[in-house]
Amino acid sequence: MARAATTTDAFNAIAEPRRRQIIDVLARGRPHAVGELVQTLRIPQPAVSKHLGVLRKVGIVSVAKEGQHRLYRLNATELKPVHDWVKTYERYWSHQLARVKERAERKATERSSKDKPPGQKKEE
Amino acid sequence: MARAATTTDAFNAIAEPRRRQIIDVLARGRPHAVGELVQTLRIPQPAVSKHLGVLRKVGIVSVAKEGQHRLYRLNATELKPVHDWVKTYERYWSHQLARVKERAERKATERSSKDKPPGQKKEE
DNA sequence: GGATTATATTCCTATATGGGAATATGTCAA
DNA sequence: TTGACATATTCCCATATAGGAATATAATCC
Repeated sequence: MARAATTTDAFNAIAEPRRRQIIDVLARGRPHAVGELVQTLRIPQPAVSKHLGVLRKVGIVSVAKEGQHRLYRLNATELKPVHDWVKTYERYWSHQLARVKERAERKATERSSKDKPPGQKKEE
Repeated sequence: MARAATTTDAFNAIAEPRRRQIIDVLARGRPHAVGELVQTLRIPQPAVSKHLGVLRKVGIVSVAKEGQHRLYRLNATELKPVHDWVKTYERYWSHQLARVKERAERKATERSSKDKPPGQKKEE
C-alpha cells in the first residue's frame, strides 16, 4: 500500500501546513469565500480550491452557495479526535515536575543500557 | 512538489495510525525494544523498524542500545506543537454553549445563502 | 569458528500527492 | 446573447510513501 489518502481522516488532512492555515483563517470570524482565502493567504486559487476539497471531504469545512461565491465554514468538531489523542501527552510538558521526571527516566535508561551485563530481557 | 515527507514534522509523522499506536505503547511504561512492539502490536518487524525510523527522525522517539536490543523511548515533547495548534479549537466542542453558538451560526449562514438567489442546493 | 537472535536496510510496486498551467463550469449583469 | 467574475477541474510531473519479501548487519552464545 501507499501512504493513506489525505482525505482519510483529520490526522492526514491537517498534515498539510496550508490546510492548517486555511483552518486558522476560517476560525477567526465568519465563513469565507474562496477569493478571500486566496487574498489572505496568498495562495493560488486552484490550490486553495483543492485544499478546501480535501477539508470538505473529511468534514472539517462545509460549503454554502451564495451567489457566485462559495462560503466555506469551519466545522471544528472534526478536529476533536486529534485533540483527544494528543491531549493524552500534555502531561509530558505542561508540568515542570513531569519534565524533571522525564529527564530522570531517560538518564536511568541510558545508564542501564550502558552498565548492564550481557543477556537481559525485559518484561512482556 | 509532491506530498511533504512523513519526516517533515510531527504533524506528518503522526498521520500514520500505526505510528500513533507505537507512540501509545511507548507512553505507558518504560522504553520498549523493537521486538516488544512487534509482539504487542502484531506488526511485522521491518514495518516497526521503519516506523520507528520516521519517529526518530522527527525526534518523537530516541534509541538506546542495550545489548543486541534497541530500547526506544518516547520523547513526547515533540508532540507539543500539535497540541498547541489543535488546542485552539477545543472551545468548539468542550462547552455546550459553544456548540449551540456553532449551530446558530451555521443556520444563519445557510439561511443567508438560501434567501438571496432562487438557486439552491444542499452540501454534496 | 558456526548458529541464533534482534534489528536495520534494500529492492520492489501501486498509489497518491501538491503544484503549476490551462481550461471548464457557473453565476451574475447589461 | 456577451462578457466579467468566482470557483472547480483536468492534465502533467517529480516525489515519496507503506507494505512485503528478502537480505544485511550486529550482538550473543555454543
